[in-house]
Amino acid sequence: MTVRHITSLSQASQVADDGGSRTLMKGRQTKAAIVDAALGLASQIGLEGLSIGALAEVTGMSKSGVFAHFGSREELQISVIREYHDRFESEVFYPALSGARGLPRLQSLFDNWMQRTTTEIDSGCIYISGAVEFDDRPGSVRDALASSVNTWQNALQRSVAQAQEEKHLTATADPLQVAFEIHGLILALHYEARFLRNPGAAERARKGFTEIVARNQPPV
Amino acid sequence: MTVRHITSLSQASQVADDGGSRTLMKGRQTKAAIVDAALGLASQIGLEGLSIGALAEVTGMSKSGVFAHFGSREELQISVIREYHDRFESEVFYPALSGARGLPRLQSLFDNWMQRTTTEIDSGCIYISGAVEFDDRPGSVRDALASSVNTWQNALQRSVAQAQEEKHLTATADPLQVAFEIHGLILALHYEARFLRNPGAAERARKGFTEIVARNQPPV
DNA sequence: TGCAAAATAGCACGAGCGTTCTATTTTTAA
DNA sequence: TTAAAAATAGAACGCTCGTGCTATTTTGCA
Repeated sequence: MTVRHITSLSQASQVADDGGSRTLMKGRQTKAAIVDAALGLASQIGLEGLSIGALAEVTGMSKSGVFAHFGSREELQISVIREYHDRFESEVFYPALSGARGLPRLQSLFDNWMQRTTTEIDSGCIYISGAVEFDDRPGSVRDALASSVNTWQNALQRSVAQAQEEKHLTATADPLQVAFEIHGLILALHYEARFLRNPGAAERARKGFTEIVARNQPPV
Repeated sequence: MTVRHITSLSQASQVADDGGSRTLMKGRQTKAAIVDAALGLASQIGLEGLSIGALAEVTGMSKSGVFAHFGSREELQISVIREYHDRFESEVFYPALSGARGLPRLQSLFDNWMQRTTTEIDSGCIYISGAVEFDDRPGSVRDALASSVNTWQNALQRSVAQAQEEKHLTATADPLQVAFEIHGLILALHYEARFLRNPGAAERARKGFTEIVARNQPPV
């Protein structure tokens, strides 16, 4: 159930799937390759900077060849967001499920998130850049982005609540507050490491997390 | 000395100033009006979205008329950054100087910053959007932006250090760590309020600040 | 193997971009 | 008041963009 919720987006994207590996049409492979290249491009220059011309050059295709797979730039951007969602899920969320319910799993979620963000110092995170690009721009791209981010935030908040149920964190702690502060640490890490190129940002984010946990630990 | 440092940018921008109100050429007034409009535009759609054509339309001028004041789009963007720096300074930094050195002044800095960020939920903060737009784009615009942000971060860190000197915060606290965590709260507020439109983000940021202060307070 | 369908290419379009050049108007100072 | 200087306008440039249209090529299945 928990998993079903967080995968809702990727499930929707596979409604038209043929259900297996029986026939994987050439078109699908190509589309996957385009989306992969598009995600790489969008990570560096943003979803808005993503252009079909540049994408055609990178993939060695014609503009119209690329375009035909999506029908519009918006649909391309949404495909990129879905791809990012899936990768985020499989790199950050799913691996943490092997950790024990409660604080260990929350710690694992944060560690994986940190790991991914640290990697993204060089490539960029489209959940962060996209938020800035689309905070004032209504439409389907914004909706897809917000939906993905909300899915992840809910998962994080649930993990905090579970840590309370397991008595690893005080019952008086507010999951929304804890998730908010953790989110802030990741955002500050991304900002200070990627833009300002300040060294030591990763250690500060990690230290911030241990302090949040310590502050919300139940009395002995 | 402290003040001189944080004003370095704006001082540099006034080197060619005539030194008073004696003669304020029409061109300067127009340029100021253009920059003002440009800041409004850039706040909503970003520094990269800023276009000379749109700016001409908003100000009721011709494209070339607008362009002539700056000589390049980059110079226009830098002018916008300088204007934002000046406003940030006079709304957040200077008013806090009337607070007593130490924790009261730090609290005042945070309150003013919060106040400004809350206002910017509707308009956007170019220190945040600009960081995302230029984190991978070297050049003079990025340099100007990073310089402004660094000036402000240094001021914030100094204020934390002063709070330690005044024994309002423990000597063992790390000013870089405290400033990092505060920055994270502001970034999370901007993200969750402006993009996700989550209610209650402002209260969570404020609560986060009081908890940071409490954790770093000296033992009684 | 052949044929329908899918995938891709090629070209052209209208629009917006930053920028340059040359008038023309407005402002400033003597 | 007049002449120099500054400010602004207007038109045009080369470029890139997303998108639509019509071939042409490639693919998958009977």
